This record gives sequence, structure tokens and C-alpha cells, in this order.
Amino acid sequence: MTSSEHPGNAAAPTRLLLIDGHAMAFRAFFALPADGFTDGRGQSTNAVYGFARMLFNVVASEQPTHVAVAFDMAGGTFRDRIYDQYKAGREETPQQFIGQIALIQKTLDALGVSWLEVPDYEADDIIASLATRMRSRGQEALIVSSDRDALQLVGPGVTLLQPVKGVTELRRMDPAAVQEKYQVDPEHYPDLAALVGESADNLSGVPGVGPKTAAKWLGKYGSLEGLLEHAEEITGKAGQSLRDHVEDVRRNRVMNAAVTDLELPDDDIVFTLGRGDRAAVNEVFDDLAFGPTIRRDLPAVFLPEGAADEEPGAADVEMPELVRPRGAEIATALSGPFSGGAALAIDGSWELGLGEATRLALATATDLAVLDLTDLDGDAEQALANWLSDRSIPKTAHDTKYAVHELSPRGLQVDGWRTDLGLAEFLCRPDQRPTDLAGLVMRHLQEELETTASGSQQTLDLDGGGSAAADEALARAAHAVHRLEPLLRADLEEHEAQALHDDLELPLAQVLGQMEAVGIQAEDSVLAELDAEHERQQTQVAESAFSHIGGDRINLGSPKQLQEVLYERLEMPKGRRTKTGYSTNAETLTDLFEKTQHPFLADLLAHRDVTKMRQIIETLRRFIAEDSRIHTTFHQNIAATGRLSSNNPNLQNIPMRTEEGRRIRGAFVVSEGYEQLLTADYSQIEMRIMAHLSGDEGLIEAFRSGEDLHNFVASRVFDVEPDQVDGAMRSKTKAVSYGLAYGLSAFGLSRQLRISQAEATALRDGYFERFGGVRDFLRESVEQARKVGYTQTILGRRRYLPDLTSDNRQRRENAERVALNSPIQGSAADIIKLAMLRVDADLRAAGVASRVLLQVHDELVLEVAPGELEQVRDLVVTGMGDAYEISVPLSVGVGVGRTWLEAAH
DNA sequence: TTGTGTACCCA
DNA sequence: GCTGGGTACACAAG
Repeated sequence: MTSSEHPGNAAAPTRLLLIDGHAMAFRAFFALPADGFTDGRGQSTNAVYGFARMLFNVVASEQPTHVAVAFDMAGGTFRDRIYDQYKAGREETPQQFIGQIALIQKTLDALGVSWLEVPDYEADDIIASLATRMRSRGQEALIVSSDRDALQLVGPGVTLLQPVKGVTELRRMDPAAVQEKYQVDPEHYPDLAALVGESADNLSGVPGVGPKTAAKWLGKYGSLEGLLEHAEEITGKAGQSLRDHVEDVRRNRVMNAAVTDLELPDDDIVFTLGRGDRAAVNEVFDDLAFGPTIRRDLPAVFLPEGAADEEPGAADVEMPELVRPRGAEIATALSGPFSGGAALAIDGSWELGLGEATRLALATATDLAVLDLTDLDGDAEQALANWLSDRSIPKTAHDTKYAVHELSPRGLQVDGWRTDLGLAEFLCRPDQRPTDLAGLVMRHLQEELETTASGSQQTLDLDGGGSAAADEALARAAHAVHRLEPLLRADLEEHEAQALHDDLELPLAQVLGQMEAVGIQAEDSVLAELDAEHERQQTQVAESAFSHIGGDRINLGSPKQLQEVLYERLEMPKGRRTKTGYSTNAETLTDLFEKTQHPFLADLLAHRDVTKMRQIIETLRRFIAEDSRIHTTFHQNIAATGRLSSNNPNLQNIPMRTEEGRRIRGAFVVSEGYEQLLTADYSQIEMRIMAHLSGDEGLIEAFRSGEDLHNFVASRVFDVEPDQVDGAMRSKTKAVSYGLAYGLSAFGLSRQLRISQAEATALRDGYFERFGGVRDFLRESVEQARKVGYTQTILGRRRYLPDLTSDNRQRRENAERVALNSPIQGSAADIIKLAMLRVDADLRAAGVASRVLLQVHDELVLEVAPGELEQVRDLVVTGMGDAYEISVPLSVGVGVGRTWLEAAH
């Protein structure tokens, strides 16, 4: 079979895109500001614009051959006659929305897209009828609708694209996805909806019954009918509630059943794409005052064949024929077409767990194959293992760490990675949110969208059903990766980031993958014990708090209720303002306590602390896996400075500052077969980088002298002997030192130190007087960044800051602070990344069993095997200390212990 | 349900 | 209102 589908080609399989016009227009209206989009004559056009964007995106990425848009008609439907309260209670149509439906229809006319409305019926019924027709013919339908009633239509060949955010981000709902999300098959979704109710339609369900209960019942009795027949058997409150509301449920089920037999025009003639008229489109867009971007993004398929050629860059790229080799064919394919390298895409998703991917797609310029990982015979498996581990065969993926996670548990090791598209994109545009494959395609293959990956979320969230459609989507993803690779390589070159990609980030991704897979052992019993302690405290302190405000049991976690108590009932002086009222944060509460001595405040603060601790403990416990370990995920493409981030759970923010919080670290323990946890951290790495980059002699001397940094700096700033420096002097200069790297302001400093702004200014000026090199460096580096448009780290990692030349003072000053901080924070990130590569390589070379578990920005946590402590300690200290040479020594501290707490130093 | 704001944990 | 992150909760939207 072939997967190169040419829209407009009569021989191509038919794929009908069905759009709920009203629902999507309404969503677009709320997604975009009505005041920001007008035609210049007072008519808002935001819904039209958003709708057009959505349409273009979907057509580009889903490649339908036919399109139809369904609208609701004014004047009500048959449903209103069944239930007079149907859709009652909806707010009036916003003034600025009025008229935009007509404009959308005008736009559709120019695009040659058919739109339909049927008196007495809803758009949903039109869509249901057309989708049913397609399904009965064995053809495909794609539905774009925010109405959940459309879920019942999902089935073989019928997929629902639900808007997740705005109108451009769509979630792909196929039968498996519906089942997973709602725990019922699509066919029975209306049963579930009838039980739960639908507030948007003013259909109330069974009180006390949510989707979970409803799904449980339906699972047990098969269907709503089955359930109602056995309604008497259901025990408990929910059962009684069901019996009390049977009539509502029956009514809901009648109302939410889609009509599937409307008489509608035949698609082949009426819904074909390619009947648009560019001149007409331009005229309509002129009228709407749309800019050039959206015109450029108009997919060529809307226009008659040939018309596209007049547009620049409208290349027509054919996808190679898709094959699904099995058994011996796999060995042949891998030693043949793919022996020179390939792009790779893999199914699966984060929720599924690692190693549960079932298919692997490979693409070259001329070949495309999907392999079933669950159906490999011995020879095929060996051939695949050899191919993947052959480092002379270059491989590309959108997310190599993820691919490794899926393949490695199946015993498939990968070597020979050449490009990681996600990392490459990040190095070129670090301030962009991480781009999924579809996003990359949109950015890089604008005019060649025939080859997009469809519906991929961040981790290629393709359905794992093994259907032909899933294979095709996966194949398209691999093909897109292949097409994108040279574009991203060119991008890397343009941003001078090849070395960062090839020698730093890409190798690091493999190290991080291992760290994630290993995880760190966490002792649930320790956490449970801590939690129980905190629970007692929490209750006690809450009771005490309530007693001080007259016994009113307010929600202590609600800022709104706290404001009412503190500022209205108790009439305490109002402090800092927030967007929504007056602040109740710890700083404000502490101030208030000093002023009023009100015991409620002390209890409240204590309650906050203990509640926070319980939250952290509870989150960690939730993430302990079957192997008693916590496997965080490290991200390389989130923090714009180049730092890593960690989530699910975040192990980079485990409490440290207070004794009580630190106890949580006692739950992270060394695992069996290992002897100790070892922590190694850089001391004051950011200030050392500051010394290096600024070349300030005083600061360099401070580090070379080996004296305590803040003591040394304070003695200079306050002009006293080092042994005369008191605690206040030290903490003040320490705050300035740290503030420097953050883009110090007198205001920020004054708040941090709780001193006047005048005093803060004097302090900063005094500091700069003694460390003029630092002042000059900071000033010059901002100017340099303004000139070239970006900042740079010691390894040449760039961060583009267009706001440095903004007319908006707020934006500009913010960009200036970022410009001060990024080279410093980013260089520190570069250095520890180098250290991680080196430590990992050295551990391997030494043939030891010890391993790196975590990175916390300036710290590494390792697990040390018996008898390896001395060797590993030396190796780590050297690896970190010599990771990169700067003009002052990089000092590394080490601690060892059975737990993370004991390993602190 | 979903996004937003607030608060607070880390380096 | 001094940098970079992540998570949880309350609350208000749709």
C-alpha cells in the first residue's frame, strides 16, 4: 500500500474532515482577544482569525481529501420541544461575537469549503450523519469539535480531534483514547454522559455520581439499559440517588443521542478540496484586515491543482512507500535501505511507562518502514539490535532520550545518534517552549506540509492500537523527522551550536537517560513516619489557630478567606498588594506578627510550614515505583539558561534550608548492593564564574586566597580587617554578591535585606567601588548583548533577547536582568554538564559499579558500590574540578552517608 | 474540566 | 519590583 496521499487525486483514499462551526468559532472567540482583532470598521474578527488558523493547521497536518463545516441554525431544534430547558441558562452571545459566523462562512466560500446547516437540527447531527456515512463506506472521518457528544461517533475510521487549549492545540481521540480517558468505549459514552449530566446543555445528571462511578457501573452492567434494569441492586447513597433520578437520566440519553440519518449532499462532489480561489480569499482577508502571515499559511490544497505552483516554496514532497517488513524481511531492510542511516519515530507515551512501545518507524529519503517490536523472531530481533547498536549508522530522532527509554527495556541498545531535533531546536531558540514534532513541522516545513506528523503531542502521543492509521501516523512522524534533520542541522550551524549539540547535549541525553532509568531508592516507611508526625502537628496548630479567631474554621489555605479574616475582621494593617487583593505570604505575615503579636499569625505560619512538608512528602510517596525507587525525568530543553529541570517528581527542590525539611532527605537511601550515597557540589560556582568573566582582580584574589568568600568581600567593602567582619556585614555583602548575578536592583536588595532603598544603594555602590571590574563587566556585557542580540555562555550557548531594545521600560529592564544572569547561570550549567559527561565516562572506564543518580544544578548525587569509595571520590572531585578551566579554581565539596541527609556536608 | 493566581520548595 | 525552575491548592472561568 502507499501512504503518499495527494489531495485532489481521485484515486486517493477519502478522508473527510468535519468541523463543528459554531463550537469552534466560539472557542476561537474566547481564545483570542476581541479587541486585538478588528477589521478597522468596528467589527471584531478574532473568531474568524482563530477559526481560519485552526482550519489551516488541521488541513495541513491531517491531510483530509474532503472538508465540511456544520453550523447550528437559529430558531432552535427538535430537542427544545422535548425538553424546554435544553441549553437554558447560557449567557447571552457576546456583542463582539455577533456577525463573525457570517464572516466565517464567507471565508469558507472563498476557500471553496462547503458548509451546511439544517433547520431543526444541530451541527452535531450533521456531523454524526456524515461520519456515519463515511464509516459505513469504510472510509475515514476526522471530527473537530469541542462538544463531548461527538465522542459517541468515534470508532473504526472515525477520530475526534478535541481542542485542548484555544483552537490550535488538538487532542486525538480514537477508541483507545476514549476508553483510557473515560473508561468506557465511545459507543457508551452517551450512557456515561446521561448519568453524569452536561451542565453546558442544562442537563442535570445523578447527584453524587461523577464519571468514575458512572464508568464503574457501565463496566459492570454493560450499558445504561443494563444498569437501569439492575438499579435496585445498587447499594449506598449513589444507588439511591440513581433510583431517584432515573427520569432525568432517560431524558439525558434521549437528548444526547446524535441523529445519524439526515439527508445530506454527497461528499465526493460537494466536499472536495481544491475549489478555492486565491483572489477571492485575498479579497475576504483584505476586508477582514488580516496580515500576511495567515495568507502565507494557507495550505495549497485549498486551491485548484497547478495554482499552488505559482506560490513560492510550495514544494510537493512525496512520501516513500510504507512497508511493514516482518521476520527475515526486517534483516533485509536493515541491511539494505536503512544501512546508511535513518530517522526514527516510536510510539508510546509517558503514562504508559517505559518499554511499552510496540512499533518503530524508520525513514530515509527513499524508504519508509514500520517494525512491530512485539512480533520479532530471533533473526529479526538480532538484526534490529545490530542495526540500532551500530554506531556507524547515523540515527536521528525528535527525542533521543525518550527513544532510548522505550527501546532499552526491550534489550535494544542504541548507538550512533546524530541529531536530536528537540535539543537542536532548543539550542537555537531556548526561550521557545519545547516544541513537539508537529510544532517543528509547522515552523520548518511551512510550505511543504504534506509530510507532517499528525497530532503528535510532546512525546509522539500516537495511538498504540497497532491500527493501520496508527502505523501511518508513526510513519509520517519518522518521515517528518527525516525531512527536518537537515533543516535543524543548518539551524545549528547558523547559531554556532553544532558542538554544543554534538559534544554536550546529545551525549548528556544518554547519561540522563541512564540516571532516570536507575532512579534513587526512597524509603516509604520513613516518609510515612514523617507524615504521621506532621499530621499531628498540623491538627494541633490548626485548632490553635481557629481558637484565636473565635473558632471560625476557615480554610487556612485560602488566601481569599485569610484576607477576609486578617484585613477585615481583625483590621490588621494592609501590606503588599497582589493582583487579586492583599498579600498573605510568609513575608507579609511575619511583618504583621511583629506589629500585632497576634497569635493567629504564628499558628498560621506554622500551619503553612507543616502543610507544605506534608504536600512534599505525599508527592514523593506517590512517585515511588514498584522497585522502591523514584525515577524523576530530567529535561534539557526547558530552562532557557541551559540548566536542567526535573519533574514527576521534581527532585531538584527537596527541602534543605530548615532542619525539619531536611529530614525528608533522610528518606533517600542507598540501595542494596551499594554502600553509600555520595554528594559532590561546587562551592560558589556562580561567583567563581563572575570572577572569571569579569577578570576583577579583587574577586579573583578572593578565590585564590582560599579565604571565606563573603568574609573576604565584606572586609573589602566595609574596609575592615577580615577578622573584624561581623555577621551583618557578611550577610549584606553576600546578598549583594548573589544579587549581582540576578540583575541587582536597589529595590530588590532593600527588600531582601529589609533595609531602606537608600541604604541598599549605598551598599551596592560601596561594593562596586571595591570591585570595579565586576561593575564594568556587567555594564559591558549588557551593552554587548544589546548590540548582537544575544548573550553567550563560556561554551557559546546563546540566549536571544530582543527585548533589550524594547521601548517598553518594564520589558527592557527585565531583559537586562536576564542578560546579566544568563551567561553566569548558563556557564555554571555548561560546566556541570561537562563534569557529568566526564564523570560518567570515567566511571565506565574504571569499570566500577558506582553510578550517578541525580543532578541538582551544582551538585551530583552518586551511589557508591562496596570498596569503591576512595576511587570514586577522587574521580568525581577531579572530574568536576577539572571539567573546565577558568581563572579561579573550581572547588568541590564531598559528603558521604547512608542517606542523602547524611551525605550532606 | 480547565486555566490562572498565589504561595513556597530548590540552586 | 533581583535569575532559573516545579508542584499544589483555591478559585473562577466556560
